[in-house]
Amino acid sequence: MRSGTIEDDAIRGPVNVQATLESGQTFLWTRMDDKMYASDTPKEAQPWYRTVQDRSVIDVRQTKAGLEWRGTEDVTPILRRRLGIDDDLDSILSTFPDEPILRAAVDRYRGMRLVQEPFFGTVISFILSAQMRIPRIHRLVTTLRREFGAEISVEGETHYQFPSPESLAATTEAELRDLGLGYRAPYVRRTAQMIADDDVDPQSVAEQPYEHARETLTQLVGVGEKVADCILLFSLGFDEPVPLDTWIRSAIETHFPEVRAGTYEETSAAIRKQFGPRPGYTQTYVFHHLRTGGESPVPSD
DNA sequence: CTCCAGGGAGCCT
DNA sequence: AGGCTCCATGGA
Repeated sequence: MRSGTIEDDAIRGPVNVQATLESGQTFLWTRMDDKMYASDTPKEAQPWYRTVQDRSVIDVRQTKAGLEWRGTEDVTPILRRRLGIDDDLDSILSTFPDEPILRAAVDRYRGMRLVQEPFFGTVISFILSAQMRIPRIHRLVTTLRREFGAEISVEGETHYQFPSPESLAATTEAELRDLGLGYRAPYVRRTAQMIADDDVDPQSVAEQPYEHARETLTQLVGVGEKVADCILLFSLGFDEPVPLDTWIRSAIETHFPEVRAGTYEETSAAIRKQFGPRPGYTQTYVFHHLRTGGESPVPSD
């Protein structure tokens, strides 16, 4: 394993690794102290996080001086992309509208960045996310990696990649139901088959205008407008999407009542105007702040 | 026991 | 297009 650091002066603004990786944007990282989604950790004792991409194992943690990494190669370029290190965060945060809920969210989680995660793992993660709580989505994604992902051996330790489209397409619905996927089992199988068949190609989706891209993704089984927005935001480099889930809809009712509930498209367009020039970024701060109890006492996870 | 979770598909008007 | 109803499963 190689190792290295990314110093603060090589990062555009503040960074908060825990908030970035434990805010429900991605389910492809594992916290190595096994306390994923536990309460906020003190600055001094930041845990390691691990993921596997292609044949590489990637570890990262936050230090006082920036980021520290270990990997089977120089994983600096991968980290910069996946953790949004090159986003000019101070400049982005300064464009947030001056609203109390946004100030509170930024005060609490300044340094949280938008991730850019691998496409297929993101698609399957958010198909699973329908009507599920965040820790359970993470648990199921981890189960899929262990059951169907390619094994990678590094220094006597076994790691699991996220499964390929082909390997998930080759499962059976019963097999997936036994793992706890419930009614999402056929969605996962069928979408894996579609992507294996190249029915939807991430590169060309990324080149389409936002609304067109969202429409394209909803061809995938189990991908509606909300899940499509998540995929565009967390994997395909779009910054307009505001995935309208229960938390954001509730935030709209409470904090942006001028945005009247309409169709998904109408509400989406209206809230994007309220959220400033980087609506996806704004959304991520609001979501994480509210979900972690940043408002009236909220059911804890 | 009931209620709900980062919704979506299928079917009906 | 817009409005149902069902869909598994686990945790509070």
